[in-house]
Amino acid sequence: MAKATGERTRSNDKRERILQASVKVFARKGFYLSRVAEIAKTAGVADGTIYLYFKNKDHLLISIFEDRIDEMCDAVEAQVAGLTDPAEKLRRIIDMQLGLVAEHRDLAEVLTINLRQSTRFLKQFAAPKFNRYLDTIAAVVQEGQEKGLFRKEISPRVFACSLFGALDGLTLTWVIGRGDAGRLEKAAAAAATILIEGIRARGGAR
Amino acid sequence: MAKATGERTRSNDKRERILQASVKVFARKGFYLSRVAEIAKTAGVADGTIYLYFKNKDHLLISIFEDRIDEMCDAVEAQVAGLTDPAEKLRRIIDMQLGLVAEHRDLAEVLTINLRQSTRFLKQFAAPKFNRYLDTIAAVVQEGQEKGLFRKEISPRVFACSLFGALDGLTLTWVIGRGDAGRLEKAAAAAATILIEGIRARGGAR
Amino acid sequence: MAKATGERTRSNDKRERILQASVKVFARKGFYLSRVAEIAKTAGVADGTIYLYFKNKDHLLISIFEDRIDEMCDAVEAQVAGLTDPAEKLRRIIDMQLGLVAEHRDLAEVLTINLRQSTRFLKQFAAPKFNRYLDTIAAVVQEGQEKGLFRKEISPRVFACSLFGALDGLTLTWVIGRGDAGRLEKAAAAAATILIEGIRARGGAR
Amino acid sequence: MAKATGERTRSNDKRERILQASVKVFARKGFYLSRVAEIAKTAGVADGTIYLYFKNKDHLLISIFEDRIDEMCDAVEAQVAGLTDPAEKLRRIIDMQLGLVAEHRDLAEVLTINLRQSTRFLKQFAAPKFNRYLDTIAAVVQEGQEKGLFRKEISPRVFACSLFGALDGLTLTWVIGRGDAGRLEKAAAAAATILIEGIRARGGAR
DNA sequence: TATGAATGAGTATTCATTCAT
DNA sequence: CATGAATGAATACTCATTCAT
Repeated sequence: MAKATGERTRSNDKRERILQASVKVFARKGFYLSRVAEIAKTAGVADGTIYLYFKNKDHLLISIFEDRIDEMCDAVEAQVAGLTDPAEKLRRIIDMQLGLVAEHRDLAEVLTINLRQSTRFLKQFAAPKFNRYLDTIAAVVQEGQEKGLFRKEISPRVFACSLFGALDGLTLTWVIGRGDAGRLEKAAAAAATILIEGIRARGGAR
Repeated sequence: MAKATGERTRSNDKRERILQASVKVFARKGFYLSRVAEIAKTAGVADGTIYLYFKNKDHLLISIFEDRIDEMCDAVEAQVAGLTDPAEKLRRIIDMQLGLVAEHRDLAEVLTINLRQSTRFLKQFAAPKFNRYLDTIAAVVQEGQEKGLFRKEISPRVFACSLFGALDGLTLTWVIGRGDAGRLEKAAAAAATILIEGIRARGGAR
Repeated sequence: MAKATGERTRSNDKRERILQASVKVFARKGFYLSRVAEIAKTAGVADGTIYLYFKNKDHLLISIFEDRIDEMCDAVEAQVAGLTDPAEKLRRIIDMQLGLVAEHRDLAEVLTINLRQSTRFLKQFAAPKFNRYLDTIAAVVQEGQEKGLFRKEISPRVFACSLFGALDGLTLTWVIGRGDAGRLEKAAAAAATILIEGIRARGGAR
Repeated sequence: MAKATGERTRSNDKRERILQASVKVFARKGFYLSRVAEIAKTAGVADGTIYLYFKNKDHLLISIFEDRIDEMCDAVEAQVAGLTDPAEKLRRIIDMQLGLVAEHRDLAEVLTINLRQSTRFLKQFAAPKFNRYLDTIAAVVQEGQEKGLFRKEISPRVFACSLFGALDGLTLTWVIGRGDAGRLEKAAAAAATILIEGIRARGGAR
């Protein structure tokens, strides 16, 4: 993704390595118990080098979140644009979110667990980007409502939060538990059914 | 002295005061940025006194979780026992969980946000008590399935995780956002509809 | 020793129990790593009780030293008074000091090792009592010199320090090492020979 | 910068400065009452810097002992190698040990007083190096015995402990007392006479 | 750009001592 | 006399961050 041109400089490689090292270390130890020195070592750079690319330790976590959620939003929007059925769109979003989790377990841990350090932190850094994701989902819901496929009494925003939350809850128990990928795939299907049936308009149009 | 209610010993009062102070401080600063000295001051005890009642700072967080979730489980089980309709049971659980959140915002923040410090932490301390809560929900789902009211292809455990997660997601955005209680109440109703309709068996029984 | 009359009150028993507990705990952990609470528990009294008998933790160590060295001086002076030959007196002192060590290993550890916490401590508390012991030895040396049995060019004080030090050195290695009593007895005999021969006047009187 | 002698690296300078500061502070306050912060200030480094060179506070004391006793052993062995008469060798060892004490009073205090913190400490850290010193002395004694100059019934090891102890006893009273160097020099001569005469074989060879 | 030695602010925890009972 | 719950001062050590090279 995004290496379209030769735009990755040597620096960007280093930035990326640091970020990936952060994910690995944060996932293993948690944010506060992770040491910048260990991240540096894992990334194969000197401690000080990290500060050439990131303002401070907090911004490692923030950058992980911002980079990845932007990628996720881009990908979701691209995929959804190719579909017409809102229900299908929701199903695709669910698959993509849980697919990301299943493929990048460390990242999943960081985003589901470590990101929640404090309310202040979430408000200040995560909220804006997070809202973009929720808005993407809400837009699909609204489209479905306008097409008469989804019930209109459900607030698109509330549905988006519930959907995101349900998937996050499944991710949480998956990450805490043994966590084989197959189980998560089945859970994705079930969650999709619950949520889509939960909002589907009843009546003639079945 | 001070056994007003006749039941609480002096010790239990002190323990409780420390725990309430912890909730307040953790909610304001987050776990790692909270200072034991500030908790002590808020509780009106000496720093050292905290260590007469709790092993260390970690166990303040752990104890908050364990004490409150036990209370919540007890209350939920008591309420649910008085109802017969599984759908009604689910609705009551949803109301209770979001009701707790709305009434005890600080506690909600701590449980929704601060509790997630690290995977290790969650696995080691939160998982067992958390499972009790999920099991309570799953039992209701299974009951509904056996009565033919809920669709059988949905795993009760997956539904429980999704329900918990959806509510947690709503709580998260409520806590991060402005957070007026009315909004949460409406969200509770919508979430109940989504999830209950999402699992309700289709067919004759509409 | 010194229970001549019924003079031991219940209190003195408790004081003595605390002191013996201190010896045991100090010997095991060293002075600074010993906890007043552990001494109290070992003595079978409450923490606060210790402060009814001793000013503070320092004075536990001081009191051990002062009590025991007084007893030792009394005993040495009594024994020595019954002998006429100064060489024999020295031999008896050596036997008594190392005998005490062999019989009360914990006490030996405390006096040989733990007593040396700081120069200030030694100067302030140990010096006076310690000097009484050195003076007793020096008096024997002077007596021997006056009788023409010991060489006059050796300062009695220097000899006393050397004798005490030699025995303390043997005690130290005995305490650090395996420490079977037999070895110490042999060492006592050898040390006696070295030191007595070392000061004995040469010439006709062999 | 600052490689004046051309041999010491910057690091070694810093390590050495910290060690010298430790000696000064330990001598003044005793080990447990010495503050790491004061050692750092005395050494002219930041608190944390100490931990780049030493594992912890304990290892400051350990390192002082190990470094200095190694130097002492090296020096003693070198000096003794140039002499043939065992009695002369012993005299030289005594002079060197008390000479070190007289010239480095702070170090003497630390080694004689502060090093004895607990039996465990001595067993674990001091014993091995200390034994090297005792062995050096014992070897001289054995040599004297083989040459028929020293009495064979005295165990070389016991003699070594006694000699070390006698000198340590003299050092102790010197350090506690006023401690002018002249007094120690005289004591050294007297102690040498006592101990050497104490082991010298009697008979024709006077 | 990159390094990593040096910094020093910051804090959980301990434990000798007190004092209300 | 005796207790032991409560106190709170005191400190070794860590680790994010800097900056001279």
